[in-house]
Parts: sequence; C-alpha cells; structure tokens
Amino acid sequence: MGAHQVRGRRETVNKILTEEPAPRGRYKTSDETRQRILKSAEKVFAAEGLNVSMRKIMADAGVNVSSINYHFGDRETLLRSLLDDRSRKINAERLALLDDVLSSGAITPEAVVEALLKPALGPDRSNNDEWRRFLKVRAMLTAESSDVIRQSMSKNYDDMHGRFIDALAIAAPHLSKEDIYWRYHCLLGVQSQSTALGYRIHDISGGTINLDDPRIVLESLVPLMAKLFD
Amino acid sequence: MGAHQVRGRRETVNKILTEEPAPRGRYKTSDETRQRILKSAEKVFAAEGLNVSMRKIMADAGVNVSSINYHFGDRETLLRSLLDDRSRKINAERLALLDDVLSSGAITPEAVVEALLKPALGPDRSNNDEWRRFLKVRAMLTAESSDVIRQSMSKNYDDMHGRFIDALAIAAPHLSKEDIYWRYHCLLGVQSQSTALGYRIHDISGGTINLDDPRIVLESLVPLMAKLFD
DNA sequence: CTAAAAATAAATCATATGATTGAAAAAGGA
DNA sequence: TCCTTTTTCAATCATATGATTTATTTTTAG
Repeated sequence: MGAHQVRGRRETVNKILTEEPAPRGRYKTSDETRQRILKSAEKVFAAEGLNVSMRKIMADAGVNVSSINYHFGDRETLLRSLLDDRSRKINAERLALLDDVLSSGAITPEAVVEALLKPALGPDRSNNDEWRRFLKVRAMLTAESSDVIRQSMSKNYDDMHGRFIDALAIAAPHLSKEDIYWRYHCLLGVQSQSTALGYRIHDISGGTINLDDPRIVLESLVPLMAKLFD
Repeated sequence: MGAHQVRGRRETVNKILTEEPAPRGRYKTSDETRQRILKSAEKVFAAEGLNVSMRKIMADAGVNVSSINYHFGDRETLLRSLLDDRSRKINAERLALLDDVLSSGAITPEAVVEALLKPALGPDRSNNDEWRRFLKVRAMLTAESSDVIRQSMSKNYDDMHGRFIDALAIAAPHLSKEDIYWRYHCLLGVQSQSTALGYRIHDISGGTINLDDPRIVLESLVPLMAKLFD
C-alpha cells in the first residue's frame, strides 16, 4: 500500500540520519539496497550528468524502479541524500584535522589550509574513484545552484566554513575579517578547481600537470595558498 | 521539405561562424530569430539548469518549437553555439588586453592577471545580468565536462590560455613552467569561483562579501593572485 | 509456526520530450 | 509581377520519464 511505503521510507531515512552506523540486523536488505542505490546514483550522475533518468540508475544498481520511491521518496531527495551523506563525512574529517591544528599550538595558515583541502581531495589510493564521482556530482550541483541545493550546501558546509575562517583569523592576525573572506573565497575556488575541474589544467598543460594523486596536489597547492595570508 | 531545412540551417550557421557581423539585409528575420533563441536559451538554462526542455526555451523566445531544428539542428548544437559565441568575444577581449600589456613593456603578473580576469567578469554596469547568465551556463557545462563540451572548451580556450601562460612566464622568470602551470590552475579556480559561484562566499560571509560589482572584485583579487607569482 | 510488517518487483499511467513533417507565410531575385 | 528560396508554424510521432499501484516475496516478532 502507498501509506506503507511512505512510512517505511521515513523510518529508514531517520534511522540512517540519526544513528551513524545504522542499526544492523533489523532491516538488513533495505539498508544495503539504499547504499547500493546511492552508489549507483553517484556513478551514473558523474558519468552522464545530472539529467540522467532514474531508470538508468536503477538498472545500474540492479533494483526495481519503484525502489527510488520506496527508499527516497523522489528524485530530489535522492540527490540531497547523496550530497548530505558524503558531505558529513568530509566535514567531520576536516573539523577533526582542524581541532588537531588548534590544539597543537602551531596555528599557521599552511596547517589550516591543509586541514581544509586534504579531506576534500579524498584518500590517497583506492576508493579514489568513488570520491572523484562524488566531487563531480557536487560540482555539478554547486554550479546549478538551485534553491534546494543551495540550502543543502549551506546546511552542510556553512558551519564548517565558519570555523575555518575563525582559525585563519587566528593564524593571520594582521588581516581584517574582510581580508580573510576574500582569501577564503580564493581557497574555495582552488579547492573546487582541484577536485572536480582538474581536467582543465591537465589539458592546458598537455598532461604535464596531473591532479590524480592527492599528495602531489597538496604538496603543490598548500604552500601556494598559504602565500595569500602573508 | 526536410532537406531544405537542413541546407538552410547549415548555411545560416556557416554565415554566422565565418563572417563576424553576419551579412545583414539578406535574411533579416532568420538571424534575429537565431539570436533571440540563443538569448532565451541562456536565460532559461541559467534559471532552471541544463536539463530544461527545448519547449520552455522556445516559449520564452516566442518562436515555434521546430525552429530549434531549423536553426541549430539539435539541442547539443544549440548549447555549443551558445558557448562558442560568447567565448569568442571574451577571449578576443582578453587577448587584446594581453597585447596591450605585452607591448607596454611593463609585463607584471598583476597586469597579466587583470587582463585574464577583467573580460571574464563582464561589463561594469548594464548587461551584467546577461553575462552572469552565460557564466552560469558555462560553469554548469564545465562541471558536467561531457566529451563534447570538453572539446568545445579546448577549442575555444586552450590557445588563449597558452598565450597567457607564456606571458606569465615572462612576468615571473624565476618560476619554472610547472610552477606557472600550478599557479594558473589556481587562477582558473578563482576565476570560476568569482564568476559563477560567488554566492558561496556571499552566503558564508553573511553578505559581507558581494561579487556583483566587477570593479571591486578585480580590486580585491588581482593583487592577491599576483602574490602567487612572488 | 504463524501473522503482521517491510521490502522488492512487475505492470501501468499520465505526461513531457526531442524530433519530424507538411503546409503556409515572408523575402528575394528575375 | 511571378517564381524560387528561405523562414515560420501547427500538428503529429515515437519514445522516455517520474511516479503510482498492485501483487509477491522476504523478514521480523510473538
């Protein structure tokens, strides 16, 4: 029945959102399916753009088309879930690194910038493809900047950005708040260029510059970005 | 007849692409319609994202749906035309400014960076909405990075970027080619963040930072970006 | 083991979409 | 003027799409 489906969906979503590791052993198959759908959505959206059909995603996931409605409600909620899930992880990692920096006593622009960029670039070796896919989807959504995405971005990121800006203000006490904002704007630009649009400099440089290895990217960009705070 | 339409389309396209001001007086209404469609496409794509229907665009332009086929062939060609038309203008302006810098004798990173950014930010006052729309569409296409768009980007931009990179190598002779590439990568990021994603720092800063006025953006960012080449 | 709840699947709906067609209108050239 | 070419438009097609409904299977709890 329709009512069943909606109720089931809501409960599943709440479970995922509130408790981090998702209560295992109760609805095993459902959560697996949900994750499988998210993974496929990420893959297919990244490969074919945002205006891809739910059917292609479901085909890739190997599940029935109606599962989208059962697990997420509609297309938009699927996209939001995708964005929220990963953003939470990235930003938790960022804030953990930032805490390390703050408690270390050596609060330099370089250290803060690295704490911001490193989690965004993803893991060094394996699973990097998955990250890249997510980053591309996020970049597409950011560029589209629909109201719903803009809200979701604010919800997921504004707080974290605020804390990094505060940290940078400590690291560069000679700069005004407005100065810090302008520099942070540059950081955001470089970050998104490095995570989702790296193919541009790759093409322009004839392949000389390659952003596939996060370590090299960090090594090259962190000192550069720190210069902005001199 | 179908053959007529295809032939007509090809001729129109060639005319527009080869001769700059488009031969006036011959097929007056056709060229006007073409421009009207492009303008509406820019508007509607920017407002509602890339996966908007041709029908909405045609409704906005006030022309028949089949005109898309007559004037452009298909949806993809429309997008490419949109991208090509404006890109040519931006880059022509950029290269003109770069020539001024090169022939001035005072080839500084600051001057080169300004020549790169100023045309991208668009005119100071009026018509700025139109530019913003185009920049948003370009950002969406860049983020999507489909093969066809990637090719179009390369075709329209790689040459220009090459010349700016050469100029920066002159302006900062102590840097290696690879150093220049990394810095150029940063420039691209800041540029796209400033032209299409300015809403992020606006939101984050609680409205303190506003990128609506190109003059202020230039004033703030050019000196910052020049720091990268110290 | 059995009944209720949850999850999956197949079939179906109403609609939106890109593209095409054939006719009509507008413009140009003789 | 008349005829050809170019341009516009209304009507139509085949299909793809998001969502829903109904039936079936699986899981959970008592």
